[in-house]
Amino acid sequence: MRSAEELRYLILAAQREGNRLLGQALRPLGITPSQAEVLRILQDRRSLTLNGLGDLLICESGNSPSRLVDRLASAGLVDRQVSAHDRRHVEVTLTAEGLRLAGQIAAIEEGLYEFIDAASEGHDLEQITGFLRAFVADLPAGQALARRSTTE
Amino acid sequence: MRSAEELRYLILAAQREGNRLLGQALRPLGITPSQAEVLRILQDRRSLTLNGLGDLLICESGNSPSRLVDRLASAGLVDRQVSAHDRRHVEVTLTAEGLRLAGQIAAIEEGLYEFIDAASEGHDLEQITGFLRAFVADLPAGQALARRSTTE
DNA sequence: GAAAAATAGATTACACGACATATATGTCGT
DNA sequence: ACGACATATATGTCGTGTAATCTATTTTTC
Repeated sequence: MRSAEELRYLILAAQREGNRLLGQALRPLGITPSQAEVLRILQDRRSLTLNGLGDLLICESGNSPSRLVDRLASAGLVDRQVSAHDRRHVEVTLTAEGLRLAGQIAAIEEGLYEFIDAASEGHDLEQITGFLRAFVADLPAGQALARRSTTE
Repeated sequence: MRSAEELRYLILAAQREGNRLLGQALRPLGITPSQAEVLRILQDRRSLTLNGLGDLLICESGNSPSRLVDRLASAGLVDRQVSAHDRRHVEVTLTAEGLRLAGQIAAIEEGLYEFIDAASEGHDLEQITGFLRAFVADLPAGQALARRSTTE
């Protein structure tokens, strides 16, 4: 198997397993990895429009995360409010319960990051992130991540 | 953003964008990346049971790729045949049309691999695959990939 | 050789995720 | 003020992705 092919499948495997592990860890909170990503972003930026949120999400390609936010709203974790100035905009904010959960999520993510740190013993992480950053730099998800990194 | 967190999102971003690119390239063939993975595996191993196939798939966690194979069967790309000896087993094989498509898929994948090769200019791919291999080694998707690599 | 356990596969329920399309609202040129 | 266009969000459809449950068939155990 040529190395580009192996890399392709390794990235798929790593993403899938990582997501599965995170999903299991989040299960007691009753939320999914995608929902957790939204809550953690809102924890840092008090309020965002749906589009603004979509521009920061890696887990979903821009279109508009309205259904993702739908479920969070039904669960009472976020509030949606139509902007007074521009009624096309919907402002999304955390509820008190959402804020509480965001804190718990941060703790769970910390566990995942320690797992990653342990797995990267003896490897040059900078090589790896450097390659991946270059790979996605010109693509939507890469730009979303760049927006996340700069202000967060 | 700590580097483990960045890596996590980079892997998510790379997987998502890679899959999106491949999906667009495959669209003219009328199949999805997951379906392509099945066809390519069957191209190398003439016949497999559903479970045997699931053990080699990275794109789907072993449970059973029955839905995936359903669609391929409806599209006339694979045949399913209940084993005479053990009627629990369903043997899956490519049809002539499926074999033809598998060849076209290989050509499209080649394009993706050239893109990956280009992006990895100046980076140490061995560092990257080494890290990811260690990361998924003990997890189901990693073992599926190991099975793929050894015999393919 | 029959009941119990294990196994293979299918089915189902739920939540994404991608894409296309629809709808509502704003902006701009005239 | 009107129409063309752009923007923000919502919705419909399809195909995964995960886990739980169901059924059929073998294998094991007594």
